[in-house]
Amino acid sequence: MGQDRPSTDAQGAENGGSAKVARGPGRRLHGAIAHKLGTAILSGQYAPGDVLSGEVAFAEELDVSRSAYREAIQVLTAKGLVESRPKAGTRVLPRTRWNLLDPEVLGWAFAGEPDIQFVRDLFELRAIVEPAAARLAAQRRDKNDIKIMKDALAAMRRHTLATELGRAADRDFHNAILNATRNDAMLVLSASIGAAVNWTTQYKQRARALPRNPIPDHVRVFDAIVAGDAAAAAEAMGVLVDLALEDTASAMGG
Amino acid sequence: MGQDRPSTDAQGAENGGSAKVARGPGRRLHGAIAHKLGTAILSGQYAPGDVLSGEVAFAEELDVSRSAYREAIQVLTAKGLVESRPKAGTRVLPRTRWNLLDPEVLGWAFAGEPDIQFVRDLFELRAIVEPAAARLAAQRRDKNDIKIMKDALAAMRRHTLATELGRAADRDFHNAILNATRNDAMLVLSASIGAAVNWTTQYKQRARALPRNPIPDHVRVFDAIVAGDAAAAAEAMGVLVDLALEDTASAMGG
DNA sequence: TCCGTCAATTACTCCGACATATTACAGGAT
DNA sequence: ATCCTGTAATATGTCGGAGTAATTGACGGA
Repeated sequence: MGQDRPSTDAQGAENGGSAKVARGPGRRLHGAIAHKLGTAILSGQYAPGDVLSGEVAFAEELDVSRSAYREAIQVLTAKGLVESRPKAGTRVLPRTRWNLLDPEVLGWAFAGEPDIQFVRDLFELRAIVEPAAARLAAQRRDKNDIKIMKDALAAMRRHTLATELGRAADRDFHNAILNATRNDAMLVLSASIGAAVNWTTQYKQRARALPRNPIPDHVRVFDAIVAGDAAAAAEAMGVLVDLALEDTASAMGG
Repeated sequence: MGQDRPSTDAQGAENGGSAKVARGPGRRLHGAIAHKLGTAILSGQYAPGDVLSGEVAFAEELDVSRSAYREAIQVLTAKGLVESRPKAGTRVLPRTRWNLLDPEVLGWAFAGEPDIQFVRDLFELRAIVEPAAARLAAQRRDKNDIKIMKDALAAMRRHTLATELGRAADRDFHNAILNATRNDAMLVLSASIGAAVNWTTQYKQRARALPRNPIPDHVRVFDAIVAGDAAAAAEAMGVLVDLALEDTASAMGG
């Protein structure tokens, strides 16, 4: 799910001023255009109310066909970033209309320098939802859920969080909790936010070693869920989110 | 924001087998196609894993150009409903990939007969998020927030919830609370869910008169927020959500 | 049995033309 | 002078077709 990273695309700079879009492997042209425009909007390069250049002009500037450009605009429109009307052109919508919880939008938001306030907002929401999810999981988990969590926890012990397998195990663990809530809406929400926030974790890790062994805190959550102790599960998960917040905050210098 | 309602579009059934899409006023053709396919997917008419007909075939069947059809598919792709690959075709993604919190997707989910379990999931999430939002609002509101809430409350008293102005005032009240949280992520999330759930409220109202005067419960929330009493605000909002759940459940016969 | 090669199918991209809707301006009536 | 109305300009929306690129599945060889 995290297939679009910054990628430091140094544009081919020989073409006379035209900023061609770079389409990575497995990414269609219109997807690349959407990525480019999406990050531009999320980074504030285009402000709400701004009107984009006309289709023909902008498509030519990007050196793509009008069809591909239009399909990209449809994507942005679907995510509430822009709105197009005949004669009026395509304008950036106010931020309140943006689907900020859309996984791709979150990816664009974190593609460049993430907005500190927005990261805080996400953590605040996470601190509300995740403990509640753990509470529900403690009430509804079955043997299969527990087995998956147990395996993920074992994998986390084997590989550290510095490795890709370790992070995958971490994701599996949290996903297992969300699955145990039996609530699709919560699953989607938490998965989106978690994935986005974990991207910042990657930045964090290159800056400094992990400040603390995360296993014991995870075990506390696991034990509480196994015991069916809803209150303890919520409390333990709250600790986990708080720790993640502290790490991220210190890594971002905020 | 609630511009696409069920609309009971009994398709023109006289044309020889070709199911033309009906494009309402102010809705582009590709938007109408996306609506049609989106509701078809959300209603289970296309199951995850199903492969749609080829572009040429499906576009011809809908009697639209491939451009319009493709732009509609891009919208569905952007919302995580489908995925297209050369040679493999366009297939419906597993439900866990759907952006169920996207306002438009929620609209499609409630266009036909809403899934009882999904409504329950949404209310469960709402019961977690809304009280927390009220708690934050009580801590962070300023005079301007209070004024807006006060005005909305007054408007709710003048007009009943049976009128459009009354419902607008209700929305304003809740939006004011969300704004007071100073959390964009929570604002977007809660607004989406609230809007979607309120659609079911419309069904409810045609079936039976409002079972209870909602004003006093709203006043309790308002007073707590004005007083800055976070705990009381959360508790009062919890009551509000519970009441809405009861009403909706009884109206849906669940 | 496994792996590389090839061909067929499908989505992807491009192009040019026309249709439609919305804005903006000009003109006239009040 | 102001407001309304009709008209023309302009940008998006839709169309149809042609050609490209990529993935898959089958075929054949190691």
